[in-house]
Amino acid sequence: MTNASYKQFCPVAMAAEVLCTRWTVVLLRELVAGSTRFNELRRGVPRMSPALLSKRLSELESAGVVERERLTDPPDVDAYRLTRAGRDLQPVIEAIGMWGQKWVETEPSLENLDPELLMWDMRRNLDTTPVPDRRVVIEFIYPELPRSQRKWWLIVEPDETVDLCHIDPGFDVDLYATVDLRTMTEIWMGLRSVADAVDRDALLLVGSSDLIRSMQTWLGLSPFAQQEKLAS
Amino acid sequence: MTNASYKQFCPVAMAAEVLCTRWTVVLLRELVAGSTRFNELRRGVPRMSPALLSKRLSELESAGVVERERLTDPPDVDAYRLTRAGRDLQPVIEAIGMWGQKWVETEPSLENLDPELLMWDMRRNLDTTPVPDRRVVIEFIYPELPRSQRKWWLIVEPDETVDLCHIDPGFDVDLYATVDLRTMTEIWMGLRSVADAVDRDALLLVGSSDLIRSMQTWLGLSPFAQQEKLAS
DNA sequence: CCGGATCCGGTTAGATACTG
DNA sequence: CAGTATCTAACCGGATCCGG
Repeated sequence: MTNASYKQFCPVAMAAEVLCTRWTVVLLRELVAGSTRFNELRRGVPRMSPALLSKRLSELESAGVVERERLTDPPDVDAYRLTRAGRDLQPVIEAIGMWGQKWVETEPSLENLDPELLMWDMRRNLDTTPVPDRRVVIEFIYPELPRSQRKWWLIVEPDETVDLCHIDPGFDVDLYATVDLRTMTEIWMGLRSVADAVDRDALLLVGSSDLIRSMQTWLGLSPFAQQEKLAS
Repeated sequence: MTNASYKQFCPVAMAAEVLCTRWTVVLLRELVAGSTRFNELRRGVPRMSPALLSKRLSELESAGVVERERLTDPPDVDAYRLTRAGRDLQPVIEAIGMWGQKWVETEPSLENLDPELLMWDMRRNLDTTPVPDRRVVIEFIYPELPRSQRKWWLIVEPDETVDLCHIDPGFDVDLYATVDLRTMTEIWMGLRSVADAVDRDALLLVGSSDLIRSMQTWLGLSPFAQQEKLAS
């Protein structure tokens, strides 16, 4: 046991010993979302140091929440998966996220935007059902960002896998979306709609009119976007 | 903002900044349960230092979860109450507790028992409806404990308020319960039944046969006691 | 007694660099 | 790619003290 215990027999305290250390629930959100590899997890939790990530994964393994599996395909590499106890944390993480969306003031966290994190989340939640039955390429352009973070491509393959690139894959582009990072993040979080952003010239869409019309649908949004916000 | 931010726009991370610092959810459990005064909170979270309790209450006030009210009855004294956002945390705390009861191994926390905490929780959750319509006094005796913690009295008044004393109030006692602290804690947590403990001579009940028969009912148990345990 | 504030030593976390 | 190692800053626990 690395954490000092609360030394209480209350189940809330017992669970809090496992869950309520720094970065742990953010990491669990990433595991619940399906990331399994060390660097895949790092991508979802980019400001967590690798040392602490490694430590937290070991602690969660000791607590029976995560199990480590040695892979054969890339050899000498581990995958981290939730155990049954870990999957049972999904309602807990969701309840925490719903409360955060409803009650935590968003302004401070909108000052710490991250295009890679946003695109990575969008890739994961993209709703591919309304997308045509062929390869579809959407290019996002954030004009205010430095060149290395300015352009991102989401590529939906016919088998409905979605890839994210930040170097030009060379395919024909079906839709260009030019937008500032804050606006796109607000749309992703459900704080404003695609239509509103287009009306106010914060989002410029050029390309397939089908994709433009259905963007609010195929852009899957954050799992918490439907929760109304009540914070000041 | 005293806490370092996760600098993520994800609602889970935003909520975790408020909730997932040491002692915070245990303190919130106490506030959800209805404690309002500083030393009343200390009683429910006895191993938390007063300095940290004060700091956490201030942080929760800044986060809009708790509001401080200056009382007039005992003057120059504050009461801490949950705001609407704070009351909205009840499902979150409950989900955490349910997960803890289901999945966290209890053995370690059963090595850190606390009779005052147990009796204080029992006092709060006592179900007074099946108790007769007159003053009822139940004396708990923990023979293995030092004299200062050995005897406790639960006093149910006709108006259904419940008092806890650890000095003899001098009333006639309707039921004596002689038990070791671990057994009584296990019963409170739903890990074993009153009947089982009596059968195995871990709990000795002397007094009103009505009270003995209905003990499993009026002993309100932990709010999490009905959750089955699956941890190893 | 109530409601904290202060000080100090140990632990945890963040930043950065480095290795197989 | 998948982590360690190292150093420093921040946080936490425990004890003590203080004004009303």
